[in-house]
Amino acid sequence: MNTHISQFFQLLSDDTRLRCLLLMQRQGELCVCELMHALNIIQPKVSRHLATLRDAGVVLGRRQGQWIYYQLHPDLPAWARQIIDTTAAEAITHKPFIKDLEALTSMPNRPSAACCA
Amino acid sequence: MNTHISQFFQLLSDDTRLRCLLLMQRQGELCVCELMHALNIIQPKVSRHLATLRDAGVVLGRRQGQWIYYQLHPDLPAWARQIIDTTAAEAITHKPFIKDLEALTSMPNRPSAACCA
DNA sequence: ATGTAATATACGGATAAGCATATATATGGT
DNA sequence: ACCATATATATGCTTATCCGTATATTACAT
Repeated sequence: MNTHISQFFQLLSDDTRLRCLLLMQRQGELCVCELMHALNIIQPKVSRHLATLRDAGVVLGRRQGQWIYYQLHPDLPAWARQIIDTTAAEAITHKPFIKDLEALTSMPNRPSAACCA
Repeated sequence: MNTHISQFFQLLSDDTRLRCLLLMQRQGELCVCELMHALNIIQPKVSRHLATLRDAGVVLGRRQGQWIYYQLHPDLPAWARQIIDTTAAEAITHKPFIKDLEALTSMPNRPSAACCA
């Protein structure tokens, strides 16, 4: 019963996963170490949640040397994408999320997917 | 951290709660027995989930004689309402949700909030 | 080959969620 | 007052979720 849909919400119901998704929505591809820095959490925690999102098809990972870049899955159905977009628009008005964004952009030595892709 | 937002998704992540919310989105006020019938689940299960939604402010209950009618909370923030609307638009294309709607509309002796309000 | 950095997974434990059954409360009718 | 109907809550249990620590994997450099 709507299993598909409620499972999608289940993925968004964890704060760590949600913050990752919202950062990707804003920033495109991000690697694990960028997410660690932005959210200030330990590596296995980020990896575990990214694996959950990847296995569910919400996120797509791409290896680039020693880094793995994650992004919102390009084939995400429109309704799911729309929900993430709506959420991101709301989140951007919240201090905690702004802090995540700032922590990310102020990260020193960012692997910077954009320039080495 | 985005606690507020991820908690909202947590509420939508349960299939029973989601189906209730989507029916209310389509139908406006519904009482517990209508939801029981539409979803074909036992009474304490519906009540418990409605209490969860009520305590979170997502749903509003109104007593009318022996019945209690629930609806999406009118003061739901726009982003939350939008997410429910987006989800409802998607769900309406899914058989299981259509079955819920049909079970509801074909319920005999519906308390019919509309006429006794 | 060895070491190091980035990422992934395994494991054991703690907490939270959901369930069904049983019981309580409130309303309306007799 | 009593009973029936509608709804709510309590209880005990089971399962799922999340966590941190420890370990494995993969790629790159020396």
